[in-house]
Amino acid sequence: MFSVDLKSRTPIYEQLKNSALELIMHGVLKVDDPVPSVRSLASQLGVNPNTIQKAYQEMEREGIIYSLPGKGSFVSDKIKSNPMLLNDSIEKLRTAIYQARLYGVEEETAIAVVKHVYERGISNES
Amino acid sequence: MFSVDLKSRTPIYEQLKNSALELIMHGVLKVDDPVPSVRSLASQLGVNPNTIQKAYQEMEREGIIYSLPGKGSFVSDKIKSNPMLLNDSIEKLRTAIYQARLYGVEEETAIAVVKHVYERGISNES
Amino acid sequence: MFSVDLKSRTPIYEQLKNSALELIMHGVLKVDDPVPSVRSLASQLGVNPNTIQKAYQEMEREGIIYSLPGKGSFVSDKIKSNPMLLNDSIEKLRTAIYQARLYGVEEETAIAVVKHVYERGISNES
Amino acid sequence: MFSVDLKSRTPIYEQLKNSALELIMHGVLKVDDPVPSVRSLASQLGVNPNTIQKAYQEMEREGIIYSLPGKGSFVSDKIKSNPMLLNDSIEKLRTAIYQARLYGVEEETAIAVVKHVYERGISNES
DNA sequence: GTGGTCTAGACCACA
DNA sequence: GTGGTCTAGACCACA
Repeated sequence: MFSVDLKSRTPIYEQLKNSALELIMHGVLKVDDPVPSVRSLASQLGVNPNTIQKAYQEMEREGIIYSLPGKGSFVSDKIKSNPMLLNDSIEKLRTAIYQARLYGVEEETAIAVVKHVYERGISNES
Repeated sequence: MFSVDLKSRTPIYEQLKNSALELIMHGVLKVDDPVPSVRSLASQLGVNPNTIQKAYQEMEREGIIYSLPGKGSFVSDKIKSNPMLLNDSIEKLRTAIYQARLYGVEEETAIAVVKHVYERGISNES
Repeated sequence: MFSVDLKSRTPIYEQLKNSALELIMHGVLKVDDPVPSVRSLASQLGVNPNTIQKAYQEMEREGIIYSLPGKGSFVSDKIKSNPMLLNDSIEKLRTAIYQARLYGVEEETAIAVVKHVYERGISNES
Repeated sequence: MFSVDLKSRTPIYEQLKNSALELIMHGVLKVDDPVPSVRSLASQLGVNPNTIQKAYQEMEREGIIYSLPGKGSFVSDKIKSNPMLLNDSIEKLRTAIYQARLYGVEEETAIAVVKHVYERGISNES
């Protein structure tokens, strides 16, 4: 289910978080569902266990998953209720928009990109 | 005129590029206007000359300025004519929007942010 | 495999680019093959890591290699698809021919040199 | 008669030498003709006298002109008989051709460029 | 381990 | 004075 692109320049642990969020948003993973163990996911994706560990730790800190020692990690129900993350991503969005504007992207173009992403998502993982 | 935030985690040379783009877009710097010399800007900002060098060389590659060894660096007129940069910034925008969406930012919110930035710019950040 | 002449007046990072291009064109390095790490190549050639960094970053910008922070640098498959580089090198060629002509090199001689280089390459220099 | 492009990245003293060689090759300047004084040429071209000085010194060393103290500088007749310069420019030509080849320029293209330059020269100074 | 950024300071060619 | 190259060495995030 999880997928990462080893050749992408976005950190693998970032991609793992995105992948998890997508699975949750698409309803594939529901609240209290178990996520793969660090080791199994690491061997399955051909990725260093440290990297999976880091992704899980961040996700736990962000309330995306919770872990029960000895039992594993599970999908949390606190995702929506984390204003920090929401503000953070809006802040990043603002910066990206600002950058685009500096480089000559028109407002209409920017809005069109927003609509496109919300309707059809993004093709190649990020 | 140029300003950088030494505490920011966005690289200083990146901030310098943004700062230059702003000055150019706001008409403070016009085509063929000289930009500060590597050394003077370095001492003025309290930054290592190498860092300014790197920023200037990137800007030259991107057609934002041109450098004449022995004479100085000047604002170029090729900024608009670089499709690579425009595509790059749209790509970054797409990624940021995608991320925002994953973290629960609504489409209307995203569009509102776009409009806000295009109307009033961005306060601090660079 | 890589080689540089520390005494040459062509910048070391320039020589490194040429050296890499040769290895790739001769088939020694193939697409997705790893190139030596910045540090290992630096110590191997007796050159400062920063210089290798600079060479690698230029090569990445030109699509000769791609770098994955934390993993290493690898041969890219985008080399051929960069029209900028081709135009640039033709421009440099034009200048060199013009200079040669000014200094009395005959047209036949120039053509003979072209043929010689294309048949047998170049001995030392880089 | 002499012309330089202050915006070009080829050193001004290089351009001056090229300009002089062109004038000589085109018969505008003949053997023993006087060339402008350092000061007059400097003010005429809006260039630093040091730069003119350097160009003249190099040209004298290369046998392109000779100077009579107190009288000025004159076109020499030793230009053609300087194998050093000829070899030098052939060497530079070889390097440029080699580079072009590395970047994918075909042999036919290179030869076409040679012919073009010998027939019609080069438009924008170098 | 890997690449990326930065400081401190030297030396070069050119104007 | 100017930009360009390079060394020496530090610290960071990521795998």
